[in-house]
Amino acid sequence: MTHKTDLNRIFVVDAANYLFRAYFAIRKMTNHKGASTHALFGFIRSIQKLIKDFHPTHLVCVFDGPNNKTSRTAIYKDYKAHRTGMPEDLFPQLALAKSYLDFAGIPHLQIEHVEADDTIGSIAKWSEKENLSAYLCSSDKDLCQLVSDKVFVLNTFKENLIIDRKGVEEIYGIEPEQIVDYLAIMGDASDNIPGVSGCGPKTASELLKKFKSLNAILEKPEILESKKLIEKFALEKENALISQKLATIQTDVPIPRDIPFYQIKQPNLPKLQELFQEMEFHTLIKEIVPITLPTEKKSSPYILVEDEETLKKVIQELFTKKEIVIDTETTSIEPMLAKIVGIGLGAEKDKIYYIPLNHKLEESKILALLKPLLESSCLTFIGHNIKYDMHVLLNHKICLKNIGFDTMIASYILNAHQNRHNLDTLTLEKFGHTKIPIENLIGKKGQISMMDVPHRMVADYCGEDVDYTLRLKEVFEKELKERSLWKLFSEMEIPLLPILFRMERHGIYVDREVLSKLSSEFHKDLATLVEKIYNFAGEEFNINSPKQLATILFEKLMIPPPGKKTLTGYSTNAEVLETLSGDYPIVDLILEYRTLEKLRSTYIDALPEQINSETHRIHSTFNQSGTATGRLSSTNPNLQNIPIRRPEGKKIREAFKSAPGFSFISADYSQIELRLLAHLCEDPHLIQAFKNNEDIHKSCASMVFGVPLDEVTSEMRSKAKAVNFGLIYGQQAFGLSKQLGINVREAASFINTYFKKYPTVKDFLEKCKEDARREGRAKTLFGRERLLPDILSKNGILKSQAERLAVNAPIQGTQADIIKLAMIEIDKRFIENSNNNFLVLQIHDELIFECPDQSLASSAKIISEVMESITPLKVPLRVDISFGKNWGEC
DNA sequence: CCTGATTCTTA
DNA sequence: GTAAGAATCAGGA
Repeated sequence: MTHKTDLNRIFVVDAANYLFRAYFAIRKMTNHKGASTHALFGFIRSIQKLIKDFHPTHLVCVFDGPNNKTSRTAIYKDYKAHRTGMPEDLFPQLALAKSYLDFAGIPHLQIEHVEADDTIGSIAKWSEKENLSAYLCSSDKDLCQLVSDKVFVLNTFKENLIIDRKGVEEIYGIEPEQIVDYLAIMGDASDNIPGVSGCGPKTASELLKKFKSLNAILEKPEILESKKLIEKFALEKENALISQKLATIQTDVPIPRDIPFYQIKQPNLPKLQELFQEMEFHTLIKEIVPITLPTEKKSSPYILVEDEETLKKVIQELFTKKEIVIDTETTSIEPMLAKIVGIGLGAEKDKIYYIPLNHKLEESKILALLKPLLESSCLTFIGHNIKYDMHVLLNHKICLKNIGFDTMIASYILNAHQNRHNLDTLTLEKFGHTKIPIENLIGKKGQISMMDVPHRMVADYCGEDVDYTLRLKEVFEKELKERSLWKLFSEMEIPLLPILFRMERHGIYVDREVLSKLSSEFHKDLATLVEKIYNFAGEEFNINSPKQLATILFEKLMIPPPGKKTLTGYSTNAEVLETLSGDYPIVDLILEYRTLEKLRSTYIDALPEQINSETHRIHSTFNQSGTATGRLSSTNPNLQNIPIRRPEGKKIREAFKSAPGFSFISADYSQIELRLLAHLCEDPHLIQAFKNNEDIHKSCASMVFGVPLDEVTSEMRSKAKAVNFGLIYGQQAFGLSKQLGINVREAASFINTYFKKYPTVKDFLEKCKEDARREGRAKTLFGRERLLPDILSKNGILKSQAERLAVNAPIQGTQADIIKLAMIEIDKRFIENSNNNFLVLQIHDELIFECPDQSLASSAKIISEVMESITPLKVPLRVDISFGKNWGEC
């Protein structure tokens, strides 16, 4: 890095930017006198980090000068007018920040009548002449106009991102010299720079790319392509020119023009200590004057392992254990990208170890010593969300074997209806103990890397994690056994865990090219649609805003609103808009816009961001404790809702491709939920229909309408289908009427007829509710439970909600159980034969594998055989298999 | 900057 | 009318 080796550097910190940033980013802190201190704390931390990362010799913190409002307000009276001003408790911290800088020997600067930006600009210009490299430290984009070959913007909040000429171009698509015009055209809400109406960042960037400067456009607005733009620039010429002036940073204000002024001086340690004492920044005191530690010296219950000898002893000791709790501290929450900062280990309550990796002992040495222990197959490992730890360990080539217990999953099995299974919550619930908040170490949004937190602090934090995981394991194991959930936990969920781990690790290849082609197509089509929609509306507005859209449709265009809905106003969802389709051209355009915009924003433009740069694949996380029913869920990205229903959406699946020499095998359970319904209610007709492999909706229609199979019309079939699906959701007449577009009475009578023909189904639904009322919970075939606290509620809405859950949970949950069992058995069979078949996705009732071409047929045979035979029911389970080189073909 | 509301995608 | 996650906007700090 030339930035790091260059010695002729000056760092210019936008102090207000740092303070504001800290004020909002860090959770509120006060000293015992009640004075706010968090902005100051964050400010000091940021300055220290800057010094640690860059070792500057010359550094200056720039503040707004007193009475600075005059220069720009003279140009435009509303300049920064609406800015909400500084929070009350931030102001005193500003003065303290200056004291800190004085004590720390860091120069600072504020010039009367001058805003910080202009001071910074002037320093940048001057330093260029002095042949220095200037690093402007701020997250404010305005400063990008100052970037040159010697001037850079450094964003220390964004992984020390250094923006040079090329960076400006990459981010904004224009040269630094064009930034002023860019701001002038698009305006800046926070500075109240008006800009040109209707021009956002995209338009501004495009225009400047084409026409170079604002002046060029203002001189000859005719060169613009659209009439509207020409009008706007003609009409708002004055505004644009004012904006240009407001956005321009001055570079000629009087500043100290001697280099020594900016040099960092010796700190005044006693004064610093005094300040930190007053502010009660205990951690800062320890770091800066480690020798003269004052009285406070609370001994930690957790053992920090920092030398080779101790480490070896610890490893030796742990080798004698059966079960070990493990927890890793890392640099990121992304499992595939995280690097280990330290490892916590413990087998008994009073001997919990924390081993930091960023230490005098070499990381590779520590890991080499730990590897045999962690990879031992004689030990079992326990963790809280241990799948994550498995990933980060494998990032360092350590493969954790033998997972014995996961407290997150245990909590989930015990209380699936709750959605919080994090360690902090459980520790508080079970032991009434509040763990050290992670914000204490790394700031609210992870401002500080775990890497930079002192070892002792991390040891205390990580030690607690290990400690309470150990304690929770005891409690949960007992409870699982008492409630007869141990088998489900230990024979279904725990064996599934390493399978999910390998599925995530393997990932799935996504072809960037396919998506980028789709992206341009969609952008083009969307632009045309937007233009047309604005035409019909008679003005430009944000189509993505349901609120603005409702105003345009139902107020301006006076379209009679078909339904009311939502607590904020008229609903504009697809269901509502479709009732207006055909009568109003703008409605159809909006529906089309929504479809394309959804696909573009959620999939086409978002998926490439998730591609891992090393593996070139997407590694979604499959959450094993995220649903109330036992299903899995998928995040970062969600691969369980990739489009399939419409042709436009299906194109996205074509970007998911198998590796050379491999194909996808897709295996999906056909009608599994209805088959489960048939099994559970033991209806002879339903069972027979499935045994005969009939079209189930058609045969239901034949029963209900009392006509022979071959006289069932498609309308009859779709009605029966709607009821069939509705049953699984506990749907009632009202819901069915809405779905089929018939009135409630018709729907009720249809359901009635259905129940007359299938009395067993009615009995089954009733039994589900009865069982739930008696036990307070719903259960699956395999004993998975979902608590239903509202099943006896006096509140009718809550009660019927709980009744629907009582019907749905056993069906959806049993389905989830069955596919989990199948995944485990298939994995076993594949490992016995060869392990070249990879599970890549699970989508509730569907498994997708990536398998070698030469053994596709035999692999498919194993998959379908296992899935169909995994659990014998009163109806056969059927699996549809398909193959493809991309997911779209399956 | 965070949170809730709306909308839309899947099984 | 069951089960999810994500993008976007708008309002509150």
